[in-house]
Amino acid sequence: MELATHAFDKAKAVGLNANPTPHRKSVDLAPILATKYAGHARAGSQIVQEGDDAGYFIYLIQGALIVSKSMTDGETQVIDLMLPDDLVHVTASDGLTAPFSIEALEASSFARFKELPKELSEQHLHDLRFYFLDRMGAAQARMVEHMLRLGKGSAATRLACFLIELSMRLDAWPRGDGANRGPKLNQQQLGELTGLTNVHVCRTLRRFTRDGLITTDAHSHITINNLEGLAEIADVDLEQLRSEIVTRQ
Amino acid sequence: MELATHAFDKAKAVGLNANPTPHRKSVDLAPILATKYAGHARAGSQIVQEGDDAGYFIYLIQGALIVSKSMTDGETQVIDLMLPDDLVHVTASDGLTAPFSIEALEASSFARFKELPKELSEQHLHDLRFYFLDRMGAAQARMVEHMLRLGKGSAATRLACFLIELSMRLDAWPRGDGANRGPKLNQQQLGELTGLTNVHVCRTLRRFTRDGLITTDAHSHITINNLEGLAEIADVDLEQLRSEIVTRQ
DNA sequence: CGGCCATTTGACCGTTATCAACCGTAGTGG
DNA sequence: CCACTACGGTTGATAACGGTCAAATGGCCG
Repeated sequence: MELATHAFDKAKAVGLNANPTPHRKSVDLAPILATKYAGHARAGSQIVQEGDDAGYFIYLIQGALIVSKSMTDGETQVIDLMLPDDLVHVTASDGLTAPFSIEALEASSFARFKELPKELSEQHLHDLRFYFLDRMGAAQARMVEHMLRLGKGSAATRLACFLIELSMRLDAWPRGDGANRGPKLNQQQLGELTGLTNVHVCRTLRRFTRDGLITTDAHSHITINNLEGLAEIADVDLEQLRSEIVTRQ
Repeated sequence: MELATHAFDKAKAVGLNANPTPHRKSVDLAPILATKYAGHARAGSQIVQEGDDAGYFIYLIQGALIVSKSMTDGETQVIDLMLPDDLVHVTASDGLTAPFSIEALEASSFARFKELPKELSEQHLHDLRFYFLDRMGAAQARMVEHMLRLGKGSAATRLACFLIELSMRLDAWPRGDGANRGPKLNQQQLGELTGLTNVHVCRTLRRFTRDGLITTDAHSHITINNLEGLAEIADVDLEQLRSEIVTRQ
């Protein structure tokens, strides 16, 4: 799948952009970090392996990363989907070990570092620390949201929620010409992201289309037609979800 | 329920205490924070409500806290169980809003603060920042572990994992005379913590006892008899789990 | 003794996984 | 242009896991 960008035209109209004044300075990390700590990954390649030595941050500059964790039988659970500008602290309680794996969903570039660059001014460092806390808070909020759906949501709820969340995050993407349509996902991957089988993803998507909530064209490109209806199924308050998940105004 | 403390005698014997040298200075936060930012909560009282203004840390000094999030129909999912010395950053991506609720499972005392105390020395602040990252990493690791079981584990896996995890965390508790047996939990609460119904918790516990993995006395006090067997059902590597979840040596 | 609450057990049911078959599209090579 | 293949999507039949409902048991306390 792939999400149509105009899905949120209506959303904007009903006042979803109610957060015009960020309370803290917005920091553009990419130029600061990209040069010093740059890393690249091809689609499908493993960036972090569960159990590896870690204790660093990963800041995604471009592409999409999947954070996941596996049972011994190989069953793997997606923990989080990272999009550009997302930050994750790859560490467990010992400060050393990676408690999850990270894999590139598509060709990606990212920065990997243990501490903030030392040559920055004290004021800049101060701002940056708060910015980091915000970004880690965003990751935490996404994980918590995901956990709630995983535990208490039906298949339809989970899928609807995922579509809305992805749409919001892509919509909030400021850089460039707004051409960020997000990663291409087949139903198998959609299932991994929502904790369903590809078969059940298919069924559920079909029901959504039958009910007029979404449209899928030939290339499994999904367009959201009825955001409110989808939000009802997803059991989310759009404005609240937005404030929890999206940082950029 | 309530866990017997001697459950890990055997675990120690097989070398679970393999991490004798913490790589970073251990910091005892309680005395630093308790006086300035102290808060108290009775058993069952709400400390944070989902959607509240937040953006602060909560450091638990004594007691036990439940972090949870609810669907609109009232179904609530437990996100994390906090024990003394655990730290959580109560914030979403906007740095302002609480994306979850926190409730006291038993009478608890905690500290609530937005920033580190300014009067500390720069060196102390530096150590404390790393300590905070470790504790937040521990919380993250617990949540990730929980998410994996929630998504891919069976009822038995989830329960076994919870028992092991709780046992480990209580066992690692250093302060006082080792009398920390953890919170008293009935099967209803055990179900909330593992994402099961009380009925199914009952069935699963009964099976565990039939198989000799645990013993429950009259007051639903649980003793782990066969840690390895439980670990097999839980699908965990004990040593790895320990390094991910437990900070104290 | 009676009432209350947690635990236990049984019967039943719904959601979703699993297995399997089929179809449409795209790409490849003759 | 057509055969062949590969892959993703679609659909149906079946089974398992755990939830729901209901009732029985048992301990604890007034």
